[in-house]
Amino acid sequence: MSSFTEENYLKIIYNLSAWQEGEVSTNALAEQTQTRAASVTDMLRKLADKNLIHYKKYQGVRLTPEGERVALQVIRKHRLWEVFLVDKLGFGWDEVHPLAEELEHINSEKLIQKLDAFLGHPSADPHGDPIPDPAGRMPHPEHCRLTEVVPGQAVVLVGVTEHSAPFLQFLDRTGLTLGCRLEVVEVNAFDGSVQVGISGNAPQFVSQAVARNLLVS
Amino acid sequence: MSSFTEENYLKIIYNLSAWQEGEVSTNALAEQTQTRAASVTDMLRKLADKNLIHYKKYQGVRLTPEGERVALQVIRKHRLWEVFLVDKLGFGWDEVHPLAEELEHINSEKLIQKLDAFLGHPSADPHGDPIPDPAGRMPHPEHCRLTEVVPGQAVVLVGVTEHSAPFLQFLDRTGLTLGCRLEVVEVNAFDGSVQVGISGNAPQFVSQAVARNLLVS
DNA sequence: ATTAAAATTTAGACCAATCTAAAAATTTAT
DNA sequence: ATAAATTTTTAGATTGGTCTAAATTTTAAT
Ligand SMILES: [Mn+2]
Ligand SMILES: [Mn+2]
Ligand SMILES: [Mn+2]
Ligand SMILES: [Mn+2]
Repeated sequence: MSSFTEENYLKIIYNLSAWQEGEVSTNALAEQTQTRAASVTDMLRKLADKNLIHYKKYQGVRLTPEGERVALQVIRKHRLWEVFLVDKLGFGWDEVHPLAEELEHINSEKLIQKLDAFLGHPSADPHGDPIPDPAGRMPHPEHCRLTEVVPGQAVVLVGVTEHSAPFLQFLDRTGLTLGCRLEVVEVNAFDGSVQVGISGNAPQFVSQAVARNLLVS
Repeated sequence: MSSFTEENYLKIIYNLSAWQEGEVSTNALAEQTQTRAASVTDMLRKLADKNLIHYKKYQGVRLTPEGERVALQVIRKHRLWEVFLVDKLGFGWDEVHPLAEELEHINSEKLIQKLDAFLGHPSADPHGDPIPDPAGRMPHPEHCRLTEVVPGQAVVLVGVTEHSAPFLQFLDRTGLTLGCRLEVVEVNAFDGSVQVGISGNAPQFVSQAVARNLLVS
């Protein structure tokens, strides 16, 4: 059995590994866990003792197959609870992450199986992130960033790579909800901003910083 | 803010107070919390420092108004989650208590308000226990034990005072589900057992030990 | 190749929640 | 009223997760 804290470390290691090649650093974990590097080192020794991570001093860390299994279960629970909060309870997609951070640590195979069925076996959470299947297999849907779309192309918004409440609230105000149709009119070579028609409306400018965090397909 | 552990102590003190007059003893708390008396004493000092309980050494303990407020919030959450698990996810009433023990510690006013609305503002949990309102007022519905019903009287099963899984599963097998009609045919003076018609079926015998834990109105 | 800077680990401490063993207070029995 | 039994509290230790400050290792710069 893994504690609340251990599960958080494993999940964070998984997520950091997904966005960079090679091992995860102690400092990166300290930042994500909101603790100090010394505390991270202590926890890494414990996780290594439990064979949940591969760890060599000063060399960074990566998950073992068992560690990855645990991480994927936690992520599965997190994302299913987010779907519940948005689809069933009517929360906004900008509000649910902190609640899911708590709910994800409730450990009951049966609970999550029944929740999954109640939600209709969703394949993605409210931010478009894929939900691992019960066996812990993570789907890898086809998509690219809005910055990579060529002018004239029409696409659908399927996900975001930034989850902060201010960013998501900005998208709400701009009409950029998941599933909306986007038609790229022009990519500004000067600042990388994108002129885009949202759901058939008159084109608007979206900064490169925003466009970079929009996943489309 | 109260920790997970503190909330459990307050809830248990509330429940023990409801079933006996006067203060709650250290040993009773040790039994309910599955810890040792020494651990209870430590925690009582902490709760007293936070003004959540009245505590005089060797004299037992009772909740302050603030302690009772916290306890009732936890109980409200516990019972709402039990309704969710049974009504929405399809759990049996014998399975939900341990899960609710975990879910009750998720602290979000908004979550519980939305959950309450989603469930249609239920007034009782799957065991017939009343759900405190958002302000923490606990309803006290009219009811009595089946052992107090006189022969010939027809009543409705509205609650149980024993929550163990074996007991609840026995009720399921016997057809004693919440809301069913009960007609008391005879109370056996010898062993206190009750002969009762369940939902219009041929009368059956129910032991006094069982009848004592059935609430009717 | 040295040196400076940055990252990481160790040493030693703290806090919450628990334990066992022993001491003190209260209750019950004689 | 005294002694015995029970309950409760104290003393001292442990575990998980965290911290600061200092030492060590790795990486980057000269
Ligand atoms: Mn999230
Ligand atoms: Mn998400
Ligand atoms: Mn319960
Ligand atoms: Mn209940």
